[in-house]
Amino acid sequence: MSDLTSRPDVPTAARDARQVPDKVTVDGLEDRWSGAWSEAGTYAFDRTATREQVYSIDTPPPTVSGSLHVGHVFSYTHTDVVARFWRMRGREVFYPMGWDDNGLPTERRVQNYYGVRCDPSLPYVEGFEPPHEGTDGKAVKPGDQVPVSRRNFIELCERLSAQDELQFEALWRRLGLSVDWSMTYQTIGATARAVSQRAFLRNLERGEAYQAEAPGLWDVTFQTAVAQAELEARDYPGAFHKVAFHRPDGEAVVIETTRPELLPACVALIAHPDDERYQHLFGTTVTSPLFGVEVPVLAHPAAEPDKGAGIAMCCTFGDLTDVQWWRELRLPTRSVVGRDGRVLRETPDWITSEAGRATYGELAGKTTFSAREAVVAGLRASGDLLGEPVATQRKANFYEKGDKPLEIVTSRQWYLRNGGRDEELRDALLARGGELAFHPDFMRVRYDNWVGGLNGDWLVSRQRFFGVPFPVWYPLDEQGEPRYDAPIVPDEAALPVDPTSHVPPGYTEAQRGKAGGFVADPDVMDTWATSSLTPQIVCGWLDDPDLFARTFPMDLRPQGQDIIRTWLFSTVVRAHLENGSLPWSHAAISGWILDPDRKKMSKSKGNVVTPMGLLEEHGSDAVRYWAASARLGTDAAFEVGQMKIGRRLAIKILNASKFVLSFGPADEPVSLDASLVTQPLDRAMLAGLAEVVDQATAALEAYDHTRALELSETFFWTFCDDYLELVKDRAYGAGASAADVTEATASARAALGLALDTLLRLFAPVLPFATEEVWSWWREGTVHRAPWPTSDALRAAADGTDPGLVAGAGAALAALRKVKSEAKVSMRTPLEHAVLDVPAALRAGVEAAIDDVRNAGRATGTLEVATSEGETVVARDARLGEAAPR
RNA sequence: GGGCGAUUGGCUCAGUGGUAGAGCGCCUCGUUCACACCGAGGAGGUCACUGGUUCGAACCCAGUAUCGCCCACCA
Repeated sequence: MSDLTSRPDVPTAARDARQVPDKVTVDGLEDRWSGAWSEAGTYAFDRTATREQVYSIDTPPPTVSGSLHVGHVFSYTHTDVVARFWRMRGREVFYPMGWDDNGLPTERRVQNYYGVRCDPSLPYVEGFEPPHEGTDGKAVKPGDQVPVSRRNFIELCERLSAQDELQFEALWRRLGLSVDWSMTYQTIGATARAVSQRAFLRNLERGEAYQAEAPGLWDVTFQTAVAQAELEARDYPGAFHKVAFHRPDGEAVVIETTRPELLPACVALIAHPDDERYQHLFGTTVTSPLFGVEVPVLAHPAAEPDKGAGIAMCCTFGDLTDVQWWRELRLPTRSVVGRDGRVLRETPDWITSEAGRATYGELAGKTTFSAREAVVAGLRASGDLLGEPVATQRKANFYEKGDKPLEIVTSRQWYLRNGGRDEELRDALLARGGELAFHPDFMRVRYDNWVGGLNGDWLVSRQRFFGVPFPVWYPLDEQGEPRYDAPIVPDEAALPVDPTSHVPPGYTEAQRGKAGGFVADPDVMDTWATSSLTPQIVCGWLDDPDLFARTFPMDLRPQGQDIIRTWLFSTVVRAHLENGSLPWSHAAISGWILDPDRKKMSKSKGNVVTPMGLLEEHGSDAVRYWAASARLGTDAAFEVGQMKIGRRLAIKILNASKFVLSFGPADEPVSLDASLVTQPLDRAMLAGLAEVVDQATAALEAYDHTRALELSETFFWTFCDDYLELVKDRAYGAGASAADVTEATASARAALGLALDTLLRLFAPVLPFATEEVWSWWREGTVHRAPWPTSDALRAAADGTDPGLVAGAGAALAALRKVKSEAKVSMRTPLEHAVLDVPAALRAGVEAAIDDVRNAGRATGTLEVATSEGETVVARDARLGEAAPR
């Protein structure tokens, strides 16, 4: 009866069951089947498959230091539906899972959990045990944290992540993700570090990575440089201050500024070259108030006449426009704000007047906030503050994880070319975006906007301790100064290295930090510098060329819309530079989960409803149904009601299947022999199903799982409510033994068998547990490795029958039901007489199935059929009998 | 300021040129020999607004409003 041969990935639980239980339930299916799948290796990746046979997925590695919330369940379900569909389509699905344990969140969590902090200057300690374990609800204070080497810190991170990962994996298994759990990776693991370092070294070799000392955005809290992609513009309260500079003759030139504390860092006043008000000042100099520094008045087109006074104070550096002016007008560097966000303590030499030096002395060491107050007080006293400051809400750049506005400081950093300063590369990356299939397509504009708007290369270095170190040392000259122009790199075979504990080739540890010796690059890579390489990490770019050839470029990147500019773009950059290709051909972008009040579901609220709690309460199939009923790229409401509908559907599948399998003898309850389907109604039902199969398949191929589910679901309910009701008496074949079933009965049983077989496959990607449960009652193997249905066999069985016949018969049945419903009697009440007024278009269906209609409607007497002008079937002249005694 | 998306019955959403759809909720009734985690029947919408194109517009075009998001804006 089955066309499937037994295979090793068949869950054994399935073979043992092989019978329909008396009572069916969705409860407990998760444990039963996730265990069976794991044991049988149902989702194990077969690495002998060729690239054409493989469908590879670049799964987002969830941050293990955080917790999973319903948004994760939502988007990971979308990916799993895709994975299951392609697996059934016959593709070998490469579906690994990563854990993101690299970056600031993990760093903080490890500090608090183990009571340690990373100090890369310390040596590695073998067998180190942390002083503390567990958070006890409160963090270990920074002062009580024990300093440890970077290697020890990374080991602790891996240890903590391993614990977190177990919980995450348990949740994903319960949700039914068809991941191959033998393939997991960590973003701080040795493979990921080696891949990051090797990719960096190759970028360096090709000139794609470079170092530069330049002004850049700087977070004073974390004391690290920040990349453009990590910026967030936020409203920040400020005030416009009108400040008078003075010409040599004493005439005042008034500017407006929100950063008066940068007055000592002023290098010029700048106005637009066409601004008539300031023509006479260009080429002259003015003197700053309080500090008495002479600065030129210059023209530059970036100055906007209608902003402020139309003439701006250019400081090093108040904002990115200052940097532009500084660069293009070749202005001197006069920095006064240090990396800690405080005014530099040493009085700068460009302030020469005694009064100016005294004023600066009062500012030294102050935060920018306190310095501002002091400068404003000074200006007020000197009469150079005109009027009172006017409060304003201005936008300031923040590091997305920080809470103080970013400063601009000059520092030496590593950059990776990403087209931000190179039109040719930018165009090439835009073209790559054009090759990538975004789902939904409109998400592409976020990529285009971002790449088109880049204003510099990708800053990849961070002044943090934890992360993937740059695999670079610098020789020290005779004066002990590092020679940044001559970096020493390790052999690729030695990766991953930690330059703070490993020694570069040709040196000894004793030479570390000594003149004539070497020094390690102290920085670590931006976390995106590692996660941008997830395809290379999972596909074995480092040391498994065979696997790489079978999986890369990958097929799918699923991810959130918020990280198109970071994760998606940076991955495209790396693959373009390293592999000369796109990293994947499709990008599936999931939407947000919204609160009932249409706000993005916050983490705090998300944590109130824990994912595991949801799965336990509603069942995994139900939660998956809710997720799968939202389209890619569309925000979805967190709606328990939708989960209840999913649960109902799963239960209905169990019950309807049980019913279908109850008609025939236990050893062969239904047939899959299409040649037995002879009755028009049965053929019409299969014809309709064939259309559903074609449309659902096309929808899934187009990454529209919602449409596919809707089509299958709609068909299924009609199948249950009308078709099943119409044919059940015939399918029972009352009184007929297995040996002599009538042709009509055999037809119904075969049609039901073919339909059930098809429907289970159609639902399997969304409802893996309920469908597998039913499959185990009568089929061999697992539905999840069964071939995706095709319409060919169904169409052959339908033999050209019009699928509309089902609608006609269904309408006739509904008309009879309506008579009873309006008479407020039981559906079992016999109908002794009625006339069906049938529109011409439905007449064929009614007549073809008139015996089934009669049975299903309990029409015991005469049932006449007349043609009507109406739009639907109406029953009239009904005469109801006595309800059958119970 | 630029852009993207959304606006359809109480709720959540389908519907891209041909007489408004689904599920939930609601109302009425029935039912426990597949399914009470059930079934049947029913009520309920001038498709945000204003113009335009068209024989015909929820759908196409122009604009407006509201909501969400992305980018830019720091004098």
